[in-house]
Amino acid sequence: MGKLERNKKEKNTTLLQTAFELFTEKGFAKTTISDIVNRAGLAKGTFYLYFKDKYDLRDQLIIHKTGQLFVRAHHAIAGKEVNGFENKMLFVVDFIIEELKKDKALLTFISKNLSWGIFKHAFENTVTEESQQFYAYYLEQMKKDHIVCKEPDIVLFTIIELVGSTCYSCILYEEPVSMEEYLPYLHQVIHQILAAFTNPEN
Amino acid sequence: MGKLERNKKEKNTTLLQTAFELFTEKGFAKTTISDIVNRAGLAKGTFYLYFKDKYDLRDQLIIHKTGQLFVRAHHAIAGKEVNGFENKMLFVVDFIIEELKKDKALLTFISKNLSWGIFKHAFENTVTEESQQFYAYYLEQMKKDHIVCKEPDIVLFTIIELVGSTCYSCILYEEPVSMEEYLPYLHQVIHQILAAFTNPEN
Amino acid sequence: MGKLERNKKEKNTTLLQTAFELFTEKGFAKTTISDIVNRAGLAKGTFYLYFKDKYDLRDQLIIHKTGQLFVRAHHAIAGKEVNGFENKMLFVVDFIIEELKKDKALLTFISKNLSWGIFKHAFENTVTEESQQFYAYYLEQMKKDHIVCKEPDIVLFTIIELVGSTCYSCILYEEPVSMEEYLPYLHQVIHQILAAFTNPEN
Amino acid sequence: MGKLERNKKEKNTTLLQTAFELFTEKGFAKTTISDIVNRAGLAKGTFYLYFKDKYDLRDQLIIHKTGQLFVRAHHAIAGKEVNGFENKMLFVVDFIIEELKKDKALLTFISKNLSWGIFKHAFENTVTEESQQFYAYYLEQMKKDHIVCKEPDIVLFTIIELVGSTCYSCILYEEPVSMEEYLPYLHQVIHQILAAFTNPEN
DNA sequence: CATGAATGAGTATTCATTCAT
DNA sequence: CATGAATGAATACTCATTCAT
Repeated sequence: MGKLERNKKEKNTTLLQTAFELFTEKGFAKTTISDIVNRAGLAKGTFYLYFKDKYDLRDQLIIHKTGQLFVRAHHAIAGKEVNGFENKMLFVVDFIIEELKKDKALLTFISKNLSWGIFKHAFENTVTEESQQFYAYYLEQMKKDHIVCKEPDIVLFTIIELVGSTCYSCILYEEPVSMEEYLPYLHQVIHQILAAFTNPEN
Repeated sequence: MGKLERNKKEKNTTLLQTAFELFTEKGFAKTTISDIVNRAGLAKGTFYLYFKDKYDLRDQLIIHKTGQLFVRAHHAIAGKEVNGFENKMLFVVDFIIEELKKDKALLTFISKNLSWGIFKHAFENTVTEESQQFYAYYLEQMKKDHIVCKEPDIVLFTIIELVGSTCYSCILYEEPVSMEEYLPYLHQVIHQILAAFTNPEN
Repeated sequence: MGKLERNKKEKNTTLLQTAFELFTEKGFAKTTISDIVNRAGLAKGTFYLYFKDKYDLRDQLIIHKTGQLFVRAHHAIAGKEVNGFENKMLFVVDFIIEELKKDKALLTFISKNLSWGIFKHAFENTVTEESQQFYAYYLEQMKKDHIVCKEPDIVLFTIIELVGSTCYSCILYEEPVSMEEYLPYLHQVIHQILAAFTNPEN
Repeated sequence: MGKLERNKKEKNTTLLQTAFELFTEKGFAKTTISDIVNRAGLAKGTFYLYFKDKYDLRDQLIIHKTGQLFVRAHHAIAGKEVNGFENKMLFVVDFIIEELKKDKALLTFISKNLSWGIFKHAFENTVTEESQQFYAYYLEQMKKDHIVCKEPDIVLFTIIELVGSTCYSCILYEEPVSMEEYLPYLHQVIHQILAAFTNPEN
């Protein structure tokens, strides 16, 4: 990668990062391209060399940020000894919840987009290649623990949607209860889902 | 209610209705106040007598539309003979899913707002009084079937969040599968949730 | 004056008073008719029964407030023993300066309108009849002290304009100096003016 | 100064000039930003690149126009042989009065803002640097004629305020008399002021 | 007389986008 | 590639005024 190439990559990253800061500070609608380039120390025209428009930027950002979350979860579990498939799922869920509790701005931004969408876009976009690694890991761990599951996608989808939506409500609004209080119920529901749709072989 | 009073109520309803049409036709962001008042046949200033701004209108509309959905579900089940609490829950869920399948514009609009928030705001706003009737009905039916449930709120919350988010993905994007295909799994998960958190007395 | 008549007079006064409060609080341009009638506890339409528009109200108010200031000055001197015409003039000037120092909101409002205009409008409007009393008093005192002055109007005009404009700058902005510091100079100038344009008879 | 720089300066001047025309034609309140940019042949957005809002423009304009008036007076006297400090002051006063008589629109616009304020803001703003030249000239001429004056600021302030306010009334409304008629009195008062507060050395 | 809901022309202001430098 | 001045359509919102009740 030449100096020019590196320079461009850097500007792109700066714009994404700056935009994320502003989106979480003032919200997407109230953030203007001017705000972004001003803080990034770039010219307005430069923005359009990297993104089609504000929506393009946002979409890239959601995918990027959600992907990173899965990557971190994946890294975290890679360094731990966790026994059994269900415990691995619960570990990942807990990890993500912790991350979102620590970073409410992130939760607000990815909002209800922490959903199956991240995998859905996998084919269109190389950015989510990291998310794919998580998906591969999920399938692999099932196999490793001799779990038989006819529809692994549906199980993962159900869990992700459930975690995503309840995080939003419990962490940001503590409604109907705080996430601390809700967590045991969430674990129990995940347990039930896995029990219903997967069978340990033999 | 005097003539004037009735007139005001009517204008409010007209604005809500017209705005809903436009939001579902062109989307919230692309709908202007001018669009709304033009189609409603009212003056611009009149809009501001009823709503603070476009966002205020949208929020009222989401609550209104979601409330109506629960009201319709409530009415529907009132006219049917459905045995047992779980079956009643499934009936309501199916009813709502059917409504959203028939009216994708509605689904797009209430988007991921079909959530616990509608009940949460109950105390602040009389609009959702209808939703409260549904909530009361839910508790009453539990009692009637001698269901013991320590945390009925959490159970309802979990189910609503799950249904809300999966509807969005399955109905609008058929991801990871269509709603027809997903429905049996959804039923099964609901069954598991009820099994785990409620006990038929004796 | 019948009850109805009294009622009307009262509403008029309320509107003037309320408007004055708001003009001094938020400024003329930022005060709306709505603001005025809301605080006055009257209906919007009622405003138009008493005033042509906001400008009409303002003009009446300036005349009213400036007139009152002269009336108070007049009353103040009526109760005191002050010897000689020049001393009387200085007493009135000092009185007005003191009043404006105590009530900067009033000074800001009548702004640079503390000027000959108040007498000029005398013929058009009965409201300033009080100001006329002051003018009559001024002429009378001259005669009483056997002062000969070919152009009493011009002398009074010069003094009023000078006092009005310097008050504005010295009291509100302390520019170039505070009113305390400026006062001796002002007295001296007034003395010079009287010395130049009036002659004690014999 | 590059082409771009020159271009910007030119646009700024065009906007100021056009705005002044409109303000004097239709008044400040009735002149809209649209009016200004339309006549200036610029886009609306361009206005906001140069001025915060209409009030900002007006304030800059008042300072600009008042400053120019002093500059012209300064230039005029520079070309003349006028003997003695008092005669110089009277020349300047007469010059300004003549200018305002010829350009009543200008008088209406700067209204009662022909005051000490123009010097007060001098330190904050480079626009009035020209006014400063006049002020320096005033002090210099005093020195040259060996005039001793403890408070030259107060003397100048008094004269400016007096001239400003009386011009407004006499020129625009001919109240209480026309400026022609008032002028001898004004000269006399200025003479008295100088006599009272300055002493020719020796 | 009093009301206040309705009006809608009018206005300031924003901001994504372009393009000459 | 990068810039940032210029654009101007688009839009939210205000508020003096009217008039049916």
